[in-house]
Amino acid sequence: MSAKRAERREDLRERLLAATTARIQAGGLKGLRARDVTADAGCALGALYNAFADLDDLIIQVNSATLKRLEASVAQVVAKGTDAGDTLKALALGYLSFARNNYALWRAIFEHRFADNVNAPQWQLAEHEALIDLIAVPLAKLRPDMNEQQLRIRSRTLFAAVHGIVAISLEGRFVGLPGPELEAEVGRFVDVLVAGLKQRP
Amino acid sequence: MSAKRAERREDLRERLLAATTARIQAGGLKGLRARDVTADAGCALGALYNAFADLDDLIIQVNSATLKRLEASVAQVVAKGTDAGDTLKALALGYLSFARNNYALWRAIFEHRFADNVNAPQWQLAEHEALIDLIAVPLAKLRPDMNEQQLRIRSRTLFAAVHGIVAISLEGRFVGLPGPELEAEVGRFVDVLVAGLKQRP
DNA sequence: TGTACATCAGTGAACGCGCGTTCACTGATGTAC
DNA sequence: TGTACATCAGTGAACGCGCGTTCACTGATGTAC
Repeated sequence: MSAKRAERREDLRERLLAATTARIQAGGLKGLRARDVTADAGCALGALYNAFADLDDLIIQVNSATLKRLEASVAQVVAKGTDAGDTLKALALGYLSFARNNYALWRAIFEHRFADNVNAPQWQLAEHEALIDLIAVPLAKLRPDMNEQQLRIRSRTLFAAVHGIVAISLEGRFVGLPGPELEAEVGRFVDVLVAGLKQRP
Repeated sequence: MSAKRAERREDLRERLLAATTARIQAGGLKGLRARDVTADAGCALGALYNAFADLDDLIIQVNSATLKRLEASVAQVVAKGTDAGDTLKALALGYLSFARNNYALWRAIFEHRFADNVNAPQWQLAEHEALIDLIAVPLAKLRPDMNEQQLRIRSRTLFAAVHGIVAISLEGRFVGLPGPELEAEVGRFVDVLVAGLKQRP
């Protein structure tokens, strides 16, 4: 049997993923070097190319895992779901919280660019959709008049808006708001949105 | 007199800026190479380092010019200013329009990262503030109850929200909305915000 | 106006470095009989 | 169970390339007298 080989292979993949995750979290995507990752994982430089197609492949896998963790972290909020407006607010604050606690990893998701001609893989789009669907649930309660297509588009827009606020603040592009201020501001922002959404045109 | 020297120097700077602008617009920040820029500007590679500190300096100047053009383009909208809600919507659509028509240049503003330890220069923060102030004007009409500090923070938040929607759509990260759809969606989004803002808590 | 010297923009080949990827080699694991 | 051979993970030095930046040199512009 070749179980031992498969096991070792899987073990190395996991060590490489763990090392890459730690490196990105510590130093961001830009400073990530194949040499550091393999050194941390305790293998030779070339071993990376047995376990993964290339460094890019490895990064994509880490981003995928981050996206899954993000979704899991944020999904807890929806489960409780009482008032739709409260749920939307909790989702936004959950997103902010995850982004803060996993800053460089979260950033890597959006920072990573596929080479020209290469589009994002199918499964990644599916993972994005899953995240968007979390927003669609409370939004549907708030606006039973919207059809499925409308809900999907609006959910995407709401996500993008909150993402924008979180991203620009955490990146410190403008004079960033101090910690608790940002939470409060995101909360108020969602309140305004919810109040506006309730006023059906 | 050394007027001729100063003139030639300024001429070269402008040719380099123009070439860099064109290159970024055509191929994005990532593909920008000092060799291409100097070739386009019709000078030797080394001449770049007489006219500018380094390639980064050149990029920063181009970004600064783009930011100024953006502000000028969007400021026209405020001047007309009738209804505050309409003005906010027009600002958002103006922003979208500029981003679309100057996609790679607009993107370069947010893509460019300063080296660690180096913060964004003072004048760039000031330019950002000027843009934010454009939003504060109609927002103040809509919400006379807010003080100056609140207006500034809310304006920043509204900007970030719209920026997020525009950025994620134009970058095509999620399945992007087709052209006119995005305009409509941004318009609806601002309507919701304005409706919500009118419901003072 | 003319001559001698100084300055400095402009040149482009060469430097230097970072770093992803390859590749010939080794040694361990697996298979056949 | 043991032996011979095959496979393949793992190694790390070397390759290759991209590309920003430097630097010794030249020629034009400016200054002094």
